[in-house]
Amino acid sequence: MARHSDHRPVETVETAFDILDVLRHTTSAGITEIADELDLAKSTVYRHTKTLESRGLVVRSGDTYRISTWFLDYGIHVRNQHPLFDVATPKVDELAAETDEKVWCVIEEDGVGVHIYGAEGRHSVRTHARIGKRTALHQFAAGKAILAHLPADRIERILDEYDLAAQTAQTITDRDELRSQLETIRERGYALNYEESVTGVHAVGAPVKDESGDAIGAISIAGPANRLRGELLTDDLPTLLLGATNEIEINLAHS
Amino acid sequence: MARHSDHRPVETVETAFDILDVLRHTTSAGITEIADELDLAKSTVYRHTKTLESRGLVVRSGDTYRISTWFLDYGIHVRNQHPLFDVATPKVDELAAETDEKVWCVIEEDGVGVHIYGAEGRHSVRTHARIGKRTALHQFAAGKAILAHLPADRIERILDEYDLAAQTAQTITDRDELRSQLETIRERGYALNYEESVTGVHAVGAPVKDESGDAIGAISIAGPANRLRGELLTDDLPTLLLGATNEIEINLAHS
DNA sequence: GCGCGCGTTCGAATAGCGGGAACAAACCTT
DNA sequence: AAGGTTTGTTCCCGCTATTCGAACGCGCGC
Repeated sequence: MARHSDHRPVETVETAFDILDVLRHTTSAGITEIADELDLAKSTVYRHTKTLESRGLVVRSGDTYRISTWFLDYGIHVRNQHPLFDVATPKVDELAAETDEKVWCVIEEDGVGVHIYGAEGRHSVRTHARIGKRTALHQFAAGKAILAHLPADRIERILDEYDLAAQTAQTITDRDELRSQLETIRERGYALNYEESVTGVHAVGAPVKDESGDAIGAISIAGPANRLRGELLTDDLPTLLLGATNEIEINLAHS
Repeated sequence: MARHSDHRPVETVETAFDILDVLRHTTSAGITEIADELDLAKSTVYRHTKTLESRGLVVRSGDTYRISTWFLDYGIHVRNQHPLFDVATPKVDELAAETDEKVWCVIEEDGVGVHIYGAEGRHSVRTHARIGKRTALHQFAAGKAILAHLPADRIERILDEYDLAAQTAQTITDRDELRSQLETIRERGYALNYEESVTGVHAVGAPVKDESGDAIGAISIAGPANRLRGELLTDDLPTLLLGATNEIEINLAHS
């Protein structure tokens, strides 16, 4: 069975989102610029853009358009109503305060990891991660923790789809190596990331599982490689983290 | 001239967003449920939903669909690239730490105020406000601060459009009263909110203006009415706030 | 002051959208 | 256990709404 059925999509909707995607990547663009980019008639782009503008979805400033803050409203709404959000948020804050490092809450969606909440510790590293960031699961600690606790058939499908693209020189790109790591992660309950996602950054990640035992998300603690090492990385932080995710799972079951 | 031209919108795009709106309001819905809500044929909704799903914009769980976290990605992106965001964020954090109250950064878009960043103080009140929340400008301190510093013709158009709907018993619903308040706000440079937005909550708001003198956003400090009163509310907090917005304006001009 | 490039308008042709009916499967109810 | 109800899904036809290209008007810069 194909991942998404081969039905004819509604092409008009696709062009509308193609336009939105262009605006997202260019920050701000005019009608002609969009039309050229998408190989569409100017009049088509014009009518679409005006439709989106009348809904408030894009905003005009001068002769260029940009995406509106309605998407912020939609997006925050999506995040807030995710079952993990309410229960994970306070624990993420706690972990950040206790460890002084950057702590993230990540959920799984369509086989990718999505950062939905992050808390700063006093010595947080600054990475390219931000709320809403989507990352392939094999590329970071939280993602590997999730991946390890998904049904076997889903794991294989995800590996097929993303083909283990490298993010840094340390990213795991070998299927067998990944499979054996996932086995280890399942046994000890948490994942480690040695500069596999950002050079110079190490991390620990632990899954948050639902009642059926499948991961729905994960929490991770990340920091500079020269601080997060030795027993801190392999013992102290995992213990702290697993305590937190365990509590989260309990709260999740009773909410 | 009409606010948005009377051109025929692309109806297919409208139905796509109608579907997304239904999903946003219901948290999660099935094909038939959406079709009933919108008075559309099931086959139409089916095809649209599948199109959105194939783009990853909606996610299927069981036989219901919900909006995906792509909107979070879009939305956070929109927020982060707003000129005010980078310069205001640290100041908002500072104000929250100094005052121990809730501090918001609000921007103006299409005549409404949009909350793009909030910082908690140690004694923050909890209101219904959240990132992405859209509020009519006349209903709160930050909004009135913005409204007072917009071009006169825009002010009138906004008043026409929103008709001064009440949010609490204290919300200003009289045009003349609002106009005279706006005049006062322009003179002293900041706006006050006495339970006009949330019962039991007072607030101060000050505009952030661009080089032309028009407001592009505002910063507000909000807290319980019995704590935010007297000279604290009318002198100390405004002074603090105006110092911050002044700095923000300077940084904004040089970024 | 001329022309290039932009947003905007218009009309026409056809492709693609919307609808309804029919199918399959899952779920309750009895 | 069986039938009835409701759900997602599929198909095809007719018509409308989308698309395109060409033409217009405008402003900016060369």
